Amino acid sequence: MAHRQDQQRRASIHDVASRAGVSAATVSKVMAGVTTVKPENAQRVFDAVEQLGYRVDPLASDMRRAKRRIIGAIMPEFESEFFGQMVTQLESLAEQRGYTLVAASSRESETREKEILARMHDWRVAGVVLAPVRNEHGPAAEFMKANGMTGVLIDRVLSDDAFDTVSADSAAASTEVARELIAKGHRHILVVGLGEQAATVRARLDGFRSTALKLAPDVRIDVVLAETDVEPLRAQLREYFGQGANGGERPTAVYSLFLKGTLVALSEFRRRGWHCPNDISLVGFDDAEWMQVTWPAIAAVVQPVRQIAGHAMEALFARIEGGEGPPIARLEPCRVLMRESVGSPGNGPHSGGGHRQ
Amino acid sequence: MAHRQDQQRRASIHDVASRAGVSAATVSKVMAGVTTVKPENAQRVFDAVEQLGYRVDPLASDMRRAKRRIIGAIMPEFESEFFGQMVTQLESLAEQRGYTLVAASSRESETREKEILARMHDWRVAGVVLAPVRNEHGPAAEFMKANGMTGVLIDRVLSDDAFDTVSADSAAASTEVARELIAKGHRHILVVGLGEQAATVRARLDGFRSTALKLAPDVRIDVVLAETDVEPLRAQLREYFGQGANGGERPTAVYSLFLKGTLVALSEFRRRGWHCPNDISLVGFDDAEWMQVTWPAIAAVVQPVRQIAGHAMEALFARIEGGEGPPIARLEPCRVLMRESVGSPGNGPHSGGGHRQ
DNA sequence: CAACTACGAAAAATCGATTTACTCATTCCT
DNA sequence: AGGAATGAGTAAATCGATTTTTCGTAGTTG
Repeated sequence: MAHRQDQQRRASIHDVASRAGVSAATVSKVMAGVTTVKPENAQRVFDAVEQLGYRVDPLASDMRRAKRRIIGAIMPEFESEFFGQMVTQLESLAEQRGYTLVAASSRESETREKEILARMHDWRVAGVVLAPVRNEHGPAAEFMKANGMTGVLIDRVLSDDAFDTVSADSAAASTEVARELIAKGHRHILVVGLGEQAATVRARLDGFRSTALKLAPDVRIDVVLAETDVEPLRAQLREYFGQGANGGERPTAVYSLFLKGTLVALSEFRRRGWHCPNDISLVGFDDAEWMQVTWPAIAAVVQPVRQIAGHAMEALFARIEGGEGPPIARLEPCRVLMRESVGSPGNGPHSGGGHRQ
Repeated sequence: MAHRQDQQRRASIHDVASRAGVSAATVSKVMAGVTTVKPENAQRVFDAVEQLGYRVDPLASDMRRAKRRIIGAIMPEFESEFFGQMVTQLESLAEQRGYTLVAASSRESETREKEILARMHDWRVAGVVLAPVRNEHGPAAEFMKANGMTGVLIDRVLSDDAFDTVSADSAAASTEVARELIAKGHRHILVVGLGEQAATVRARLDGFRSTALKLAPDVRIDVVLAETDVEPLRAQLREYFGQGANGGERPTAVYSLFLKGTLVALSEFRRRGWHCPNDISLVGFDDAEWMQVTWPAIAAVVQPVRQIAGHAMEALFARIEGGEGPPIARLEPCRVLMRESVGSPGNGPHSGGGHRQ
């Protein structure tokens, strides 16, 4: 229990040492669990620790080692469920191993990403979990390589020649989505994506397209890719549907490759008074809590956050502890939740416009 | 620019000193911007810094000061937009002042909250931004008080006798919600809340109730409060609506005092085939991105995250820099977004059951 | 011209641990 | 019994900065 003097200065290892009548070195050994200490002395140390409420100062403790017991985590943002859960998991795992997690948001900027990384390098972190804004070949990964930092890349990555990578197996998930949509009878499908994520988006798109074409060679797949930001996508989508509506040609299903795309698609449906699944079906990559309570519930690909976090940390600590060998690229399987937003085409009134009330 | 040797050991202040032909103390002064250094020597230091790619080690730099340039942030969770935005803001503000933000999630546990705080105390953080799980009188705040830590409490707090507090003015917002619902003609309203948040929930409830009663003395206000967890709320809500449906007595509007409650209410509406706003109106405290894209858009109270974060940091740094005086309790005004989920009672088919397709 | 003040910089102490090197005792072995 | 090996502990060096103290030189003053 902590007594007195708490307000003043905290007890240092020397205070404990003098109180226990031993040297600071002995106290350090006892705290580290070294066995070559006489039981009697160890007990005296424990007593002194108890009486003074002593706790090791992690900062001072880390001073002498080259790698400090700090793990850095860099995420593109904190606002989404996905990265929120990711940070929660990573923090928990780091803590389990006696490390402190320092999380930072690159706010979707590659410049900031690198600045943060430089700052983490200043802190001499033992390792970094980096979810790059764009992909594995960004400036941050470059910086890590150049400075001999150890790290793991997650999420918007496929594989790298310098770092282990862990990400959702979005190609396989997209394959499954394609299978489901084709089975339900869809033959005209729009895929919506963000070009920024390059490789991963391509993997999702390829997985989807190849499977769809294999199962139904007559399928028509349109693609709307925004370059870097979400707002342009909204405009592109508006234009796309505008054209389609004129010619009477309209997809019967939309597969969005990322969460914001699902939101944009939904809001565009709303604007036009289309309802899921009667007027159009919708599946999104990435799940969110609200998707199952709205009407209709939105079908989604659920990413295995825990697995990604778990294997990322595993890989990271293996490297921190000196693990050698070529980088490993892991893909974690996703779950596809087909909810009510997906139906068969031509089943509903397909009103094509006007709100229902 | 960083040359060679990066892979090896990073340059220390002594490396810079010897390269510049001065003492380490001089280098330290130059880095700190002290003016009592001969311009010529300062230049030599700058050159050496440049050549060696030297950057100050924040850990070593913090060693000698009692308060380190670290700010701790403790949030109940990271998964929601609200706390995600909060952490993003806090991080950005801390960084602006040259501090590092270490964020941790208490995962809605008061025990964990205190453990995290103890660990932050070990790190001798300069200050803490604490969003308590329950309210201002939790074990964490107690710990801070007992150990003379400086901190600010946010979100689920009203005012405290030891710390500054910053939170959304949820009572005023609730007043506005009441005004709107009464104006639309609602005379039977259900309020849904979580008892855990005690004081703040009571403030919201009181603000709502008193205004509603003042404007329409004949209004009937039912309250469903879950004790600690969300799942019981679902059951309670189910039971509540079950009874009401039998007697034909059913509220025409629901005001949820927290985000998950809004989700639970929505999913319960779904289960019963009720649609907003025809069958029932819904307003929730706390906004989310999806609420404006679903059909119908859900009305919500928008919390001023930036203001809360900004004033919390302002207050915190004022205390860190030695500011005295009694604790200040700040309330930041919210915005109420009345969206389509709110209508007038009796305007729609009020079908009372059965899905629409 | 001796004494005094200023200034700039170096030397040394400090922060709070860990780790290395070294000192005594014992104990073990031939 | 002499010498090596082991055990238990301590003093001192170390990590990389900051801060205090000390010191030398230059400039000012009486």
